[in-house]
This record gives sequence, structure tokens and C-alpha cells, in this order.
Amino acid sequence: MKPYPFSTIEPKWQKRWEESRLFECPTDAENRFYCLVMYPYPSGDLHVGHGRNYIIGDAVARHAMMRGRSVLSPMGWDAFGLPAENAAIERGIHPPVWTDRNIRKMKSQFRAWGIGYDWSREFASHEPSFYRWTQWLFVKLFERGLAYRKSAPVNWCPSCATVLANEQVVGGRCERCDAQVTTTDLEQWFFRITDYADRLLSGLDSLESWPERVKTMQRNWIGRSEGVEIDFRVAETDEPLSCFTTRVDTIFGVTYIVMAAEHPMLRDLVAGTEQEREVLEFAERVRAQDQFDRSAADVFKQGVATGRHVVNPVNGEKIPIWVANYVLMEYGTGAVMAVPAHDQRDFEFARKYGLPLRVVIESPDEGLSGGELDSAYVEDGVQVNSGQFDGVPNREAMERIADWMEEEGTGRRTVSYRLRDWLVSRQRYWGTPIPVVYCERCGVRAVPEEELPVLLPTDVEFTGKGESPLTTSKTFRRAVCPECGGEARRETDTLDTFVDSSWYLFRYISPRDESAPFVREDVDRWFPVDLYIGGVEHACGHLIFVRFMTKVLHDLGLLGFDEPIDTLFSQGMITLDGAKMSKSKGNAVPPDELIGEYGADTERLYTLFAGPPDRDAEWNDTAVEGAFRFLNRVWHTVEKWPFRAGERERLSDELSGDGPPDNVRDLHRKTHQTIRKVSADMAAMHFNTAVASLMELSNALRAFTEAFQAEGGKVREPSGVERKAVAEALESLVLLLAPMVPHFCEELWERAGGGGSVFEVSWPDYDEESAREDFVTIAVQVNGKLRGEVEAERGAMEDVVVELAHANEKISNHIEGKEVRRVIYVQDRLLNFVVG
RNA sequence: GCCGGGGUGGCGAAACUGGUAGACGCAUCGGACUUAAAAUCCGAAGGCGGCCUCUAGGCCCCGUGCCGGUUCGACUCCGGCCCCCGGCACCA
Repeated sequence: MKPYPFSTIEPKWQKRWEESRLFECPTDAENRFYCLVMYPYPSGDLHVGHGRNYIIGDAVARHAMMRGRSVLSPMGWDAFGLPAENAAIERGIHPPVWTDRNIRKMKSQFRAWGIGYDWSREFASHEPSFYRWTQWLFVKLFERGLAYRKSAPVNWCPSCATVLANEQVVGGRCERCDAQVTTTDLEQWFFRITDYADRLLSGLDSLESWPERVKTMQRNWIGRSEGVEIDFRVAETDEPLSCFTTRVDTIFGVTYIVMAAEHPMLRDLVAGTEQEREVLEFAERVRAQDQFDRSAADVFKQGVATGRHVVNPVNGEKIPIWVANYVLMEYGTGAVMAVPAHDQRDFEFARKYGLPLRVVIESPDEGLSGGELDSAYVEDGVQVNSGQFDGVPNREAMERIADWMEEEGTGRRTVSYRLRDWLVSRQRYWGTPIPVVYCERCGVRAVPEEELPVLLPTDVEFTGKGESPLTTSKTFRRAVCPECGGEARRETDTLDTFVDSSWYLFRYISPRDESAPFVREDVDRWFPVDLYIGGVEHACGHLIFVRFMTKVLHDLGLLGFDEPIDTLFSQGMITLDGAKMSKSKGNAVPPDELIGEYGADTERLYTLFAGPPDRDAEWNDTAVEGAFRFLNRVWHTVEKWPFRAGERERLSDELSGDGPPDNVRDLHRKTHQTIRKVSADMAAMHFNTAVASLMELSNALRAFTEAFQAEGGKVREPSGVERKAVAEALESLVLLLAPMVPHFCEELWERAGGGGSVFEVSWPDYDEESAREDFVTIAVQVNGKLRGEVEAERGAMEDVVVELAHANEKISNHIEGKEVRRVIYVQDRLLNFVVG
């Protein structure tokens, strides 16, 4: 049999959708549904693995349309970024040229997949009409003190003499020239996201429709811990030196203090002492080693004593200060109190350098004696050697000691976060220029709103060396101070592309507005996004940044809500031979060949059928053929049994009740059961089981029609009701399949005489009465083991079913001669005899 | 180590609230059609575990990572463990 003509159908409907503007959604629509897929970086080459989230989003959007929702499903481009700049360096193509070409390529790919977007709202982050507002937002943050400058280390390639992004550093070496990468400190821009750490954390609790794994990842990332900041004083100078601890209950067990090599007090602390040279040299070494090795977990601990001491405020003890590589300046206060008896890291360090150890928490069962420990005791227990707190369970002591220290003024409760401020500046060309100028007299000044956008210059050189390419522009650097009108220097760093993507979803609501980034009333009406679809790799980057930006904009009075996304969906990867598809690894399946051979609808159907969409799924070429086979079967059935669009609605009555023959009632029932099942599955995004039940309906339909050909070896004319049952089943099948295989269903719908688009037709309803089974198969168990089954009328009473069961020899064999102690009956499902 | 997710046929997977495990599909095997093949259609199928039947079939046993528990009944609930994937991790 000939395959169905997908290659003419698909372009035909793609064109129709565009011409009819089916997917354009007015901003003032009622009954809104905002369905958003993360906008992609326009890399140019897509494989079938990339298709998954767009296909899922499109199926959801089209289903919502059939449910009568006004669906907004826009698409745009995360267009700034490194690859465009690399193309400029390597092949001399100017970044916007390369980017625009890729956008065109990808757009045609989306079209070939049959994805319906509201292209009237399209934008790209590299367009000045967009980045003007990114700059505007930056200025707002700057004015609020949420954007600030500080010195921070960057990756530095000495051979290219340039700054490298993290992804350009491979195994500590420069991606391009393979030189050993070092670090240098540079003044950089940060967003004060740590100010929002608590709200970002607590907000997660309200996100009920986010996957647990994403929320967990964000919680880990934010890393909140409660503890106490303790004021030690340097014994020799009386200077304060504070430490953060989550274990104040161990304060009486502190035997030394450790500072980070970067600690600002260190230099003064050792100035003029015997140890000065040794300590400073050590600190220098640690700082050099740090950037690459600190994250490698198995670095061994090293340290040196400073010769200075602090006084422990709880007992007046004088204990030594050390400097060590295992203390991080970025976390807590950059100095920690060491309790070797109860902290494994301190334990290892103390053992190595022969530092003393004191047990202050004893296991309630077995006592501990200091000398015999072979690792730190980190479990709960009872306080010992802890002054007035001896004998108190340590959990309780934690609270009491904290209270006491707060009263005494020797410490206070605080909260520390793992989350760091967001470094937003990049020493690159292809990004949003940071809209500030530096004036000798007035300092750092934001570019005034009316002067935005600060445009990217085009007279730059791409060498891959030196500072940001923006510094090579003849005109860009020179600026005028908005304050004094004097000469100023323009910032040459650009913004991290995550700044663009932290607010782009608002822009879709008013994409062409020239007076504001977005219109608050409209955004308030459309948000939160009903469904946001994207990869889980964005859990701790993009998805935190969007939440942060939303809260900032809320605080600025620009938005009426502070969580932007209602339901988040993270699709699983498509793998090939168990590995993530990637063009560079040569295991990517390109979509064009597939579409050429089977059509986009087959790819869509397979992608949705392959497994639960939130889990990884393996690409399987032969299973793709199975999807194609299914579509062909449906196609040929419709060709043989044409139905008229809209007929279904009139048929339900005629097909139910006692009138029609059994085969008709069975098919009618199956049709309504399928509508019920597919409706529930679509709402829950269980596309794989939705497809499975549609296949079942199709199989039932085949068996039904087959009967006319098979009977007595000759063809029988189907009766009127039989034709109607088939029509109802087929029309339902076409409507239920439409969100998943849209071209296919549009074409069948049109051939059935349906005017317009199938997506303007409402999703079929099922009739509970028609879906109900008249007879049920009841499993019969004896002592919990299945021994047979009986057919009974739906809703049959226990005694009826018991009688049927006894009449069944297979079952009665197991009961005979035994005492029936108990009978358990679950109506319409199961009967269990408990015999003894 | 902590946190999250997962482990079901040869494979992808299904199973409502504890009620016939394996729907649906892929691969496989057998058959029909064909000169032949492809395509298409029909059928079989968890177990190289046992028994009866003289081969079509019937019966029993075992089976959802492992061990135990609760229950008339457990993929599902509880306790303990193993393995895989992901996140965090010298974070005090």
C-alpha cells in the first residue's frame, strides 16, 4: 500500500497556518494560556533531540487551542554569545551576519516541524530594540544599588593575552591555543542576587507545579545554613576576628582558628613577626593553586601557623591562628573555628600538624576519650567539657549557647548562603554593552535613559587576543559624562547573556513597545507563564536568574507578581546509543532526512510516544517506522471509510442504548473510553499513553471493519449504524491526534469537509454513559492466587459472582473439600476466596 | 557524605486509590498475499522452570533490583540493603 502523501500535505498546511495567522494571539484576549519554550541560542544546526521540547510545547499549545483557550506561544532568539564571536575570529564573519543567518535556518526548521508560533512577536536579544531595554533594566538595578563593581578573578590565557569564559577553559588549558590558563583579578560587575537569597529560597515552596528535582537543585545551589557568628579577638592586638559556625555547641572544643589565604586581615596580622615571610609566601601559593585545584575535592590540606592567637570568648582560652588552603574567603567570614574532635576536616588538619583536640560532645551510649578517636565524632550527643552546659543534649545546647552568647555580646545568630553574587560582566564583543561611563571627576555614571541604547560599534577587530574587542573601536570608548559634561571613558565590558534571558519572557507581551520594556497591566494579566518548557540544565542558572529579576522588577513596582512561572516542565534528553546527541560527537540524527523519508508528523509522533516526556528517551530508527506505519493505517482507514466532519456530534444517541448490535456498541464504547483517556493524558502531558490508547482505538476500528470482508469469505455491506460507529470513531481519532500530528489531521479534516482549521474545532467530549462497560471480567483468586476469571454484568452483587465462580471448574477445583473462611469481593474487579 | 529521581520481558514502556503485572509499540518467530522480494495483512510470544498430553493444547510453579514485614491480596504501603542517573560538596 502506498504511504500517505506527507510530503505534499506538510508544506501545504505550514503555508496555510501562516497565511491564516492561526497562531497570532491578541494581547487583550480572554481565557489566556501562555505556553512558552525556552528561547534557543541560534546555533544553526538542530538534531531530532532538540525537537523534543518544541514538539511537546506545540502539542500542549494546540490542545489548549482546541480547549478554547487563547494561546500565546511565542518564539525568539538568545542571540548574543560566544559562538558568533568565534565565527568572527575564525572565519571573519561579522557576528550579526552569522547570527541572522542561523536564525533564518532555525526558523525554517521550526516551520518544517510544523510548530505553530506567533511570529508577529518574534525578537532577538541582539536587536537594539531589545537590548536597549536590557540596558534600561541594568540602569534600574544600578540605581538601586543592585549592580555594583568589585574585583574578581577571571580566567586568563597568557598566550592569547585575553580573558576566557569558563567554557573556553578545558582541563585548565585554553581551548584555542592549549596554553595553561591562569587567573588575574579584574574589576567586574555583579548583581546583588544574594540579597534575594532568602526570598528565592522561600519562594520555592509556593511553586507547586515545579518538578521536585529542580527545586532541590535550587535549594542546594542557594545553600542556606543557619549558625552563629562568633567574635574572637586577636590576643596580641585585640583586633576582632569573627568566625561563622553552624555548630556553636562545639565552641568549647575549639583548639585553633583557621583563616583563608585571601583574608584581608592576614597581612597586618603577621606584619613584623618572625612568621611573616613564611605566611605570606604560603598565602601566595594557595591563591595561585586555588583557582583550578580548590574544586578538585581530593586536594590535601595544607597550612601554616601565623604565630598569632585569639581568645575564645566563652572560656578565655588563648588558641593559635593558622592559615590553610581549605578555608574559603567567599563563604562565611573567611575564617573558621576549628574543632578537630567534631569536624572531619579539622580532625585531619589537626592530626597532620599535631594540633590538640578536645572532646566536647559525647555519644550517649559509648563514652569517647580524646586520644582514641580515629575520626571526628559528628553525631549528636551530650555536652562535656563545656562549662555550665555539661550534660545538656547538644541540639538543645546549640540554642542555649547561642542565646547566651547573644546576651553576652560575644556572638550573634546569622544565616550564610552558598549562593554568590551574579557576575554579569564579560570581556567580549557580542553582548549587550553595559550602559555606564567612567568620569575622572564624577566616577561611575549610568548612561541616561534617553541616550539608550548604547549601540555596539561595528568598527572593531576580532583577533581573539587582548581586551574586549570593543576597545579596538575608534569611537566607542570616548564618551561624555552625563553629570559634568566632561570627558569620560565608556565601559567596554558587555553583559552576560543570562541577563537578556532573565527578562525576555516579559517582552513577548509587548514586543514592539518603544516606551517601556513591557506594559505592566498586560504582563500582569498574562503572567505567570502557564507552562514553561526547557532543559533541566537551566535549573541553577537561567531559572534562578528569571526568578531574581522578577522579584527585582516587582520591588521596583514594575510588576504585580514576584514568581514568573506557574508550571515548569523539564523534558528529558533524547539519546542515541545511550549518549546525548551532539553533532561534534557525530551521533546526531538530523531532522531533514527523517522528514524527507517519513514526514514531520512521524517524527513528532515518535518523539511523543517514545516514553514519558520528563525522562530520557533513546532514539530508535525502527520504532520511528512504527509511528509511520500507524499514521498510514489511519490514513488508509479514512480513505476507505470517509466520514463527514461534524457528524460525530449527531451520532451519539443513535449509537447508545439497547438498539444497536453488540459490535456497534463495543466500538462506540471504545471511542468514548478513548476520548476520556486521551483527554486525561493530554492534561497531564502523558503523551506516550495518549498515543497508545489512540492506537488501541485504531486497532479496534480495524477489527471492526475487517469483519465485513472476512465473513464467509465474501464482502458484506455494512449497515447504517455500523457506518455511523466507524464515522464516530474516525472523527474522534482525527481530532484527538491533531495536537500531536497536526498536518496529518488538518488534511483528513479538510477531506472530511471540515472548513477552516481543525484547531478551531473544539476538543471532543465523551459521554460517561457510552464509555461504561456492560459486562466486566472479574478475576477470581483462591488465597490470593489467580485461579480463573468470570464474566458478569457490571455492578453484579457478590452472591451472583460467587455462584459463577463455583460453576467454573478451574476455580472450584481449588476450593473443593476446603472450608471457605472468608470471601472478599471488590465490585467489578475481583473475588478472593480465603480457604483453609 | 547530603539531597532529588529511578531500577518492571530481548528493547522503549503500561498498570486508577493496594485488586488479573507486562496495555501500546519495537525487535523476533510463524502464516497469508507474491514467480520472488519489499510493502501490507493475520497470528504467537515473561521464564532453555516442572508435569500431563503424543505435540494443536492443558495444568502447576516462579516472576516488577535484594532481604524482611503488614495484608485475604503488594510493582504499589512499612523497615533494612544494593545498583544506576542527576545536583551539591574542604560551604565551617
